[in-house]
Amino acid sequence: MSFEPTRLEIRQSVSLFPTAPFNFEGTVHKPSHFPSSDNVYESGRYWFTFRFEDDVFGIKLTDLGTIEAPEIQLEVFSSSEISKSQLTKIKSEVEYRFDMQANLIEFYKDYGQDNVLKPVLERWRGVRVSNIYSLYEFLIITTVLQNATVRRSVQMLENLFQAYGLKIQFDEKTLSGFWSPKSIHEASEEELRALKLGYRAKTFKRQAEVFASGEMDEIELRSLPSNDLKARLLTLYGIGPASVWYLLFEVFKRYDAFDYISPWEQKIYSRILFNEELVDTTKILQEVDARWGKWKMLAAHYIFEDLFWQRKTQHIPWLEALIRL
DNA sequence: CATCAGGGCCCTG
DNA sequence: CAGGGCCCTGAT
Repeated sequence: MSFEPTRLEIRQSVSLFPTAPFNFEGTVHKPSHFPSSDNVYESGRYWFTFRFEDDVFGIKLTDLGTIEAPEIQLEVFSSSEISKSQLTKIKSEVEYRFDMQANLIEFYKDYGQDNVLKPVLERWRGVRVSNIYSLYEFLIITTVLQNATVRRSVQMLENLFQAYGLKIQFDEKTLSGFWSPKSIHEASEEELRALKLGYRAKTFKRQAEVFASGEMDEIELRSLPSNDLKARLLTLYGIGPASVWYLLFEVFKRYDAFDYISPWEQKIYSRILFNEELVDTTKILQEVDARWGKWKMLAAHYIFEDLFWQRKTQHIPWLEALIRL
């Protein structure tokens, strides 16, 4: 627990060159995600805190390019000098998390004429699957999402940040930083329950235990085939069918991780694909598989984010009814 | 005031 | 493999 912000005053800068096309805003800012105090986006610039190999950093990304000629300035803020090799590691981890080296040309070519995707791809060409979190951190996100409204999810995460996280100051921003799993592993369940986490207190403790012990190696998991990876992730306490695909897709960039639809998502896909209020989930799954094959989750992601972008400027009554704040 | 569902999952029978 | 229980909140 720390009330005094940690200041990160040492700065290093390096250029990143994602594969083209690359859409900066659509990649770093996902309007369907709930807001959290560990990151902030302002036109063309993105700040987030980054716990990496037992150190804490501040990261700032600045868009310096265009969609067809992308270039990003990566600034790394730290409390002490970092070595060249450390900087290189951070750079490649950031590139991984924002899927900067992906090749989506085939996807754009094959689905540029798909009647559902076409307008979306025109608006969002170059958007990548992105996620600022480590696997452990993303487990926290999926766990606070479970069986809760958006507001409650936000409250739980912010309570955790206050109790176990860091306040990190860099580049005139003050953001929350994640704790290391060890601190929650060592916390009592009562202490966690005081943060209004309910039955999830137990889940957080068991997840922290796995990651504090190091038995789940995220880097190693990245090279597993999706089926094996999915099986490993499902062994995590608190991770079931609805959460596992969030992990497969957002953390591990498996573009086809789409074989489960939760009730609120079912209503959204029913509207978009069939223009009906409620279509059977089996039918939706068949439809997305037939339409988009190995790209099905990526396609769904584009559609979802596009919808939530539209929501920023237009009132979409049926969608509003589904978003329980 | 009570009751209930909500971006699920675990555990039991 | 179906269904009850679980924490807390805000809506009704």
